[in-house]
Amino acid sequence: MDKALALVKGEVKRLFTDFLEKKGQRRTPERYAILDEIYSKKSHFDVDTLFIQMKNRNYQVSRATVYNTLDLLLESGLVIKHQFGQNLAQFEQAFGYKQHDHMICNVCGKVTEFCDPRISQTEIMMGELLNFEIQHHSLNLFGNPKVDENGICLNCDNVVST
Amino acid sequence: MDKALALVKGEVKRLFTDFLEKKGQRRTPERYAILDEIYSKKSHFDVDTLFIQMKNRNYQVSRATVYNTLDLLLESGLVIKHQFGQNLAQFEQAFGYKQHDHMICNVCGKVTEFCDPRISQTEIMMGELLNFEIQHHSLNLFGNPKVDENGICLNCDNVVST
DNA sequence: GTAACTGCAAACACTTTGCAAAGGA
DNA sequence: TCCTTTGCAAAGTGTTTGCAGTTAC
Repeated sequence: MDKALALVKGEVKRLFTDFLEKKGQRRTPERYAILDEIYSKKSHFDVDTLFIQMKNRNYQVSRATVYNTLDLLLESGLVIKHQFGQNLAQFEQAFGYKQHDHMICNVCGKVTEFCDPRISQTEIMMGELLNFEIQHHSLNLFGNPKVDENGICLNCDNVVST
Repeated sequence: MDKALALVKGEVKRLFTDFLEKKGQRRTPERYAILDEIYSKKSHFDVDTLFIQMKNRNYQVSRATVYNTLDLLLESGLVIKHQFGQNLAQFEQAFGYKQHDHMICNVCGKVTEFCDPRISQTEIMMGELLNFEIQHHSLNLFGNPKVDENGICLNCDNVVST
């Protein structure tokens, strides 16, 4: 485990501890294990993936606990929830990331992050116009990947029949 | 029923007929009834609302048929599907509307439409940058409504405890 | 007439809940 | 010790599917 990752994990753990204390919630090993697992790799994940990942590492938690803990992590702002597809919520780490949006591949479902400051201008303007105090936004672009002359996707390297 | 609405309904029906014919699908009364119901009122709706609405009008259709028909309407481009919340897909008419995005009220869940041309610039730029041919996007703003001095929401007129 | 469509109910997938047992504070 | 949290399994919720009967063509 590299140093930067260790630092992030430490900080995130501290923040979570503070949060639990303030809420009068218990600091259980399960909760920390889930937090640690989430911050062990950088990418989007869904509940089941996380659950199975932990099983594979021989850390026994129930799905219910995963859901429960994710709620706490969402509330504490350490994790962000997305709803890209139909019925599979996706999550991602929130700490150490700047605001970003998502490009979702129509072919393989892969999620790529991007950033465009113009969105926050839209936020501000529409908040004014519509009488809302904007809390957050979600911008998802959906599209087909460009492929090279052999039909290889320029993004995921898979063969794509377009 | 006003004239404009009648015109839209006629046109939409024609488009749907063309689509069904091209796909070799049958033109069943159920399908037209569902299309008609959807275009009878301007707003977002979910499957169950639509289903119950039709029941109330004494038009008997099964949920399965509603789902099936919505798929066809989506494919034909006459209806658009959104996933604002957790697990309740919302739909809206697509014909006669220009591209727009959505502002969702954190308090009452009400959906307001808005339009900002800057989004399409983001689409174009990110498509270039990430090697995608953007098909569509979805931008949702979430926020709390501004209230007047009496705590009345400026948007929905309900009392809001902020 | 016949293949596609409908209605119904059962199956599904993801998420939440109820309850007894475990374990932080 | 006490009350929150956990694990499990059962219940929920929105959606899809299988199948027998119906119907558009």
